[in-house]
Amino acid sequence: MLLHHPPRDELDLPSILHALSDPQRLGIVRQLAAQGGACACYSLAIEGTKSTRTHHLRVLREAGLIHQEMVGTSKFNALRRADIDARFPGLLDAVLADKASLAVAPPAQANASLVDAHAAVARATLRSA
Amino acid sequence: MLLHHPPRDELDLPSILHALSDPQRLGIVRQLAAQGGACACYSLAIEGTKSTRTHHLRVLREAGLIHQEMVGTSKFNALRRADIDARFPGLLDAVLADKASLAVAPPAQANASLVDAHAAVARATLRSA
DNA sequence: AGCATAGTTCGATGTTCGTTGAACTATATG
DNA sequence: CATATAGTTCAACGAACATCGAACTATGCT
Repeated sequence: MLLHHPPRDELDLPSILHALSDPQRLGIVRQLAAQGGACACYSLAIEGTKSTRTHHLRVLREAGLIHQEMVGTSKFNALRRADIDARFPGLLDAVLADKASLAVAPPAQANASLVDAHAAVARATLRSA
Repeated sequence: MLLHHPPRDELDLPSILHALSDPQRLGIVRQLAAQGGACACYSLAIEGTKSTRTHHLRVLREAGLIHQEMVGTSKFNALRRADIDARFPGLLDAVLADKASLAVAPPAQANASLVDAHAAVARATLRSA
């Protein structure tokens, strides 16, 4: 089932700032920014249990900061860089430029990239042929 | 008594973002930015009682977003624009550029500026001479 | 001195938040 | 079919938050 993502023109500054005010979520956004492409949930370095991870990623999606889509049993997450930059020019640059907070982001695990996701999609397509 | 203001190098991004994630406090910061100089508490347009106003202004000061000082019975508040811009370049510009949130900021009351504050100080000096 | 004004503090209240473990769903694989 | 993996939901918990009214403090003025 499709996840709801707020459209670009409905992005709300207080919601975005609230989502980013939590150190965990700020760290997630930094990891996604550093990655450039999409990351699977399990490859993100997030403190706490899977419930906590699900919670934080949902807050980020509902604020409009990330795009999420399922591929098989995995969910891939990507920063909505273009949307955020268009709606609030300079905000992400300013937030991501801060290096003092980098110390609190744990080292990212080996990432499952969108390449793996596409491979999974290809396998599914081959099977239905 | 002097109020504690975090020094520039101790400004913390999550705390700043948390302070700004509340629509009331975001509105206060916009008013102070538009004003340019310092504003007395009573001249800020803030929803709720004086307790609420005191609460929000304290959160902004403790996050390091504003500078506060007493003059007589009034407290004057000013945005720490230079400190914030030095510590997180572009952040305030991006936050203040958002026009969609402007609709929720009530019209600012006639401001008591620092000119009035200086007049009060002058009167006090004259009296002690 | 008393009075007025600005602002603060405190405890209370209801709400929101981050976190968790148990139970669950969906997909992929053999 | 069973099993494994990824991810979700729910209720519970303790903490944090925004708001308020009553009571208070500090300063300025007469």
